[in-house]
Amino acid sequence: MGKGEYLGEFEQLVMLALVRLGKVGYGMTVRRELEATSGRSVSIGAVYATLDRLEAKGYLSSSVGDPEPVRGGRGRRTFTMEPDGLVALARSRAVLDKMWDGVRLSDLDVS
Amino acid sequence: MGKGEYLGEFEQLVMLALVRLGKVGYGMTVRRELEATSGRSVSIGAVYATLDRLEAKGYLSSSVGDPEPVRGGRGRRTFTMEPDGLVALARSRAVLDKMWDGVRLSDLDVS
DNA sequence: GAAAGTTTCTACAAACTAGAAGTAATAGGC
DNA sequence: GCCTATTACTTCTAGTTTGTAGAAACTTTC
Repeated sequence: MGKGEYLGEFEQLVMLALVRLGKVGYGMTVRRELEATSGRSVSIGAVYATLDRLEAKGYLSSSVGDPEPVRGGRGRRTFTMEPDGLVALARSRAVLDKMWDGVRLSDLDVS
Repeated sequence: MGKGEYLGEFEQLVMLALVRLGKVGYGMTVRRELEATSGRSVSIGAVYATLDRLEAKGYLSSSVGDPEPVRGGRGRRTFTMEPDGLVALARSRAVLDKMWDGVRLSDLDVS
């Protein structure tokens, strides 16, 4: 029973970005979505490494599309969530929710 | 800007367990709380390694108490959340909430 | 050939995990 | 009263997985 059973912190964020993006999920948009929504800066290498790992686990799949008729229009590798990935994501959320249940931020005295 | 700026997945759970436990937070109770609430099995080494790391970051502090007059009553090392830890925890939650915002589980088709 | 948008590669640091070993107390048999 | 078993807890060791960054390569238009 090694690691790999639970989604890491960044893995969760990457998957959520993908869910939010819907059809247009590929490396660069995942990065932008992540930076925009979470407010943290993200290196492109981190995104692809995580995407690759999640794909290897069967949590998502990718396919390379045709080039776009624009400058730099290299074929994009778009990613799609797989059922297992959705389940893993939902489970991560559920565990966190359970742990937060009954804990109030006011108890935490955060200023 | 290295890693260590954001709480890992397990770090979040350990801190939450500590918050939930209040006064009686030490290695073994953190483990039990984690197993009971999150439903996942947790090795004791994982707990202490994480607790140590969080203490090193200043997110929590520990002190060894007097032995209890019970069998195995070794002095316990109890942990307390530090303000920085509470802030980090709240921030992790906020980011995740933002990313989940607008995403419905029904969209995810989780059976 | 310069520029833009994208992916791949390389390499290292941090986080996670497991379990054995060590420590310190009481309990119970003799 | 002492030995050894048992219980509760912490420390240590060592390996795997995740997370991070940025340079390099690719592919297309300008």
